[in-house]
Amino acid sequence: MFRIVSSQNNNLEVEINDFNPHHTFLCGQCFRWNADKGGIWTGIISDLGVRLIWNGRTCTFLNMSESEFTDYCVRYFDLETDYGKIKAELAKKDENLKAAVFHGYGIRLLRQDFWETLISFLISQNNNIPRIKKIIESLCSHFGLPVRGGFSQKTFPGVPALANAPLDELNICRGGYRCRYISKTAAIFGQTPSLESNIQKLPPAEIRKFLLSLPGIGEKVADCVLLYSGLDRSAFPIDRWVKRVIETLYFKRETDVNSIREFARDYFGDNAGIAQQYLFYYAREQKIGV
DNA sequence: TTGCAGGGGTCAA
DNA sequence: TTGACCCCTGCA
Repeated sequence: MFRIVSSQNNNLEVEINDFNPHHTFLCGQCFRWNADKGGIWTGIISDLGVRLIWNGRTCTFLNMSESEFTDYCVRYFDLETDYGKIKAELAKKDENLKAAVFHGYGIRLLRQDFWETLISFLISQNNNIPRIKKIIESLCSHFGLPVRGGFSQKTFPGVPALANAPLDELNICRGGYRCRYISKTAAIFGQTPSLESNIQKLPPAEIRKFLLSLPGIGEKVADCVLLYSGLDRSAFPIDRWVKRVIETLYFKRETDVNSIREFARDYFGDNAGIAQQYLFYYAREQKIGV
């Protein structure tokens, strides 16, 4: 899945199979990675600022030690999962998936921090990606902590930082009515500090039930949290794009969300969420069903 | 310049 | 099942 090639001048070169940062960072699963004109990607993993360059086969992590790579990147980039095998299984199912997998061949599903994913996708509702990114960066710059590695960006603010912030201050990030949801959700987690870690130990169905009990979290966001934090790869978030692509490619007619969810679980199986990601990226790029 | 529609949804009636 | 919700952006 990966192999460390060299470590020179503090730069770590790693061979990574089935990867392409463009696909992985722009398929809609994360909001804090950006590329500069020279093709260097910058992002924040927990409290570490990360810069990387991809050359088509190997990924060079700038100013990173081998232990930092082990501690921060292996899990985050899901490097111990064989995406080649998953893609081959999905591609066998039908021509649609084959095309979708071919198109987004370098997508790896990240295993992002549970709290960050929860708040990020709470913000994503009824919103567009550029604005979601702005709100999140604003939230981080106001309530986050400095990151390691000499970066201007801040960490994603933890539970206490958001729980202690008055709603007036949260509104600085221009999240609109979503700020009320953030405030209430942070208050719930703030009351029980063990909640954040304990909830993640439950079976996915229980986690989902809990997420749905939080203010501002519906089925779609709950499934995003489960999928993108790596807690359940069979979670199948259905937004307007996924609904459209499934209707266009499989049902050939308008279909309700519950039927689509049922179909996804039966047809795509344990890796339904990963299939969803290839299809979502494919649908958006090819404007399928628009 | 102004107005309007719509955006990786959710909630309440 | 339907409209309101914050705010921003793109487009007439």
